[in-house]
Amino acid sequence: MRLVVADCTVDYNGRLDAHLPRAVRLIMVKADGCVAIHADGGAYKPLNWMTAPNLIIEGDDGWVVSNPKGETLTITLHEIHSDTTHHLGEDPGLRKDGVEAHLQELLALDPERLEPGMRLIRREHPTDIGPVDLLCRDGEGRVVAIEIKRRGEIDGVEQLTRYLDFLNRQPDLTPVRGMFVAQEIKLQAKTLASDRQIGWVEVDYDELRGIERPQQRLF
Amino acid sequence: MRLVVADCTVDYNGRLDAHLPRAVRLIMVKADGCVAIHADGGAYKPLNWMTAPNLIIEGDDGWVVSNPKGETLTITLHEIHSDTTHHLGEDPGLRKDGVEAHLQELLALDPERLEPGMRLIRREHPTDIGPVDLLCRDGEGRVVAIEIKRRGEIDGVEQLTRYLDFLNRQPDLTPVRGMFVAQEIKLQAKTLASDRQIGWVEVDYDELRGIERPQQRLF
DNA sequence: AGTTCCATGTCGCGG
DNA sequence: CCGCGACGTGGAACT
Repeated sequence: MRLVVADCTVDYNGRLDAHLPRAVRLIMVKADGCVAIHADGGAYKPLNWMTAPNLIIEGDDGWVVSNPKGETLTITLHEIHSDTTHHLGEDPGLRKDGVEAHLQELLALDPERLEPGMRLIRREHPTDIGPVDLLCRDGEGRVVAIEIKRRGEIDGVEQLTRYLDFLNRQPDLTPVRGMFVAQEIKLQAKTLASDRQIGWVEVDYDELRGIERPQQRLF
Repeated sequence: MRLVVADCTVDYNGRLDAHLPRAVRLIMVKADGCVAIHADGGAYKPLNWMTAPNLIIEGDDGWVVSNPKGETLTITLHEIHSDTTHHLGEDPGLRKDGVEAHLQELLALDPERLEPGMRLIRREHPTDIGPVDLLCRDGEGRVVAIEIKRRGEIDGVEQLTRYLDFLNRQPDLTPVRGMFVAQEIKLQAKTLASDRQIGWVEVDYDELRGIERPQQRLF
């Protein structure tokens, strides 16, 4: 990784045009060739950047970074304060825990958490318009399409509605009812769901995690 | 801005749990206190981060960064390769050109670009569920709600559908038809729009820009 | 402060 | 490679 602190002017032309007036900034060049221009604030997002793959041409008074899509990042260097390179090596990568995939996994293991009598038919049930998170059958034998979100908002209800419209066109499944599941569901999403006869359930992730290995509770 | 290159282990606990095994990485601390952990690849997004406002406590073997929401970022430092601080000063900021707001501006100036006879009633027409980008009247006197996106995807059609449902409940406006406008519209979005009797138009930004000052073409 | 919506979103997965 | 959906989305504008 190369770190350059320099007084610079930057122009991006591509999906849009963006211009950065002259100022001192950090220019970060990673091993894969991607370039990011950072100011001393504004969270982790750089002011300008160019993702790999790209071509960096180093000239006398600056760099031109271009990619195959025809986007360019032009960096004019007025004064270089510091220019260092560090060998970081391959990163072992990030381990995450607690995202939607995990919620889905836990609920697939024990659908009765959502409603007594609920049994799993299939996880990630494929349709032409995308996969349905969980397809279940309730205690009365009716098919239930379940959409799981970490945070339940209105677009999740829209998504489930599209799946229901689609599934209910299939004679072997219809009538399919919907259930919207999330750790927290916004009032608007609850209202829209209810309005469309879609059930909703808020689940507690830590509670679910407690039943991740149900056999442990037998002893 | 402080730049630390170090062999480190990082743990984030907050909206989810994330763990980074030991490796050499760049730790960037900006003037506003926000912290980002970068590997030597993977675009501009850091592996882990903590945005301002936060509290950084520097201990003997690492740092603990915490924010008011109770999230924590724990950085264990095994070996420091480099630790430098640079004064960057205030950044004059980024100027952008070519985003949705600009498209909307250009189309508001000349709605006939979308359809002959189209006239603007109002830009950012307010409704209870958000502003309609453009409200127009077509050559036959019918009201048209227009949603503008840079890239037209399915959720834009959903958004327009909600506006139409709302507008069509107002007796002084109904029947309102919809038009979905973007520089590029995905097939699914076109299909969904057509299915709902919503028209769609792809516009060319550069072409529109050419008519930004129409009086110039008179001479 | 809360909500909505844009974004050069980025990222990962599956067809 | 494209399509699609999640994301610790982040960030800005507006109520």
